Amino acid sequence: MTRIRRRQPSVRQIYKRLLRSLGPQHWWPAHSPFEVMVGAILTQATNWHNVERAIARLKAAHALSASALATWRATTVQRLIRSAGYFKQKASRLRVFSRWYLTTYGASVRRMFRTDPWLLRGQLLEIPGIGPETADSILLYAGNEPVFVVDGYTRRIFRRHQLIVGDEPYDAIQRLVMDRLPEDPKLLNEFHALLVEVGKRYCHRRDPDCPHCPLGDLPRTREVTDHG
DNA sequence: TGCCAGGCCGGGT
DNA sequence: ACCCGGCATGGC
Repeated sequence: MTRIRRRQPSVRQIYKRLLRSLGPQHWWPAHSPFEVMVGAILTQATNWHNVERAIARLKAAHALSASALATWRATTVQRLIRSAGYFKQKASRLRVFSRWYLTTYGASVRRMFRTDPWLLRGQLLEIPGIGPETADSILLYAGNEPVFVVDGYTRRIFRRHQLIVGDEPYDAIQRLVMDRLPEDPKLLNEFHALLVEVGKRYCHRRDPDCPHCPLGDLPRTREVTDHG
């Protein structure tokens, strides 16, 4: 007796399903490209709510600029972003990034994104404290470049629906998605935002059954273990 | 209460 | 090429 097994859902299918059930997410929630870049660093392994408070404090202190973040005393910036966690590391990362942004592009978004996206990605990855997800978030959400952002939720959801095993390298998952979707920044923007939203709402670590998840009726694994 | 959040780095195998 | 501990606050 052969067990009938449905194939895993397609990337497009997941995207369409999420968009229909959750609607547009209007990302990135920031008022300027530089704010997006700062937020991308601050939100590393951190709840967005805590990041919002840090950004509000930076704004109130007139510290949300490359020149301020590049030159102000470390302890001052640390105090302002404390709510975002890892505040010593992140203050240092904001400083290094801001200095790079000033010296390389004169703190000009226009100049920065005149650079070829994949070349710019390489430059960003050379900056300590900026890894692939942060770099891609900056490219997509600050520069409107057509790149897909892979994160922990993407891994978890794709693994539960058997598009990946779970331990594939970042670039492989990114390519998997980008090979199957149009090179459209609006779409890639929406897709990542939707994955984060559905991940936050339904697809928790300790809850492999993912109750009420809009992807619930799509084929998925029943394993309990989770790579994160 | 413990677990988790929109990662990344450095040291060890 | 992995694997792992460290980094830290705040919400549920």
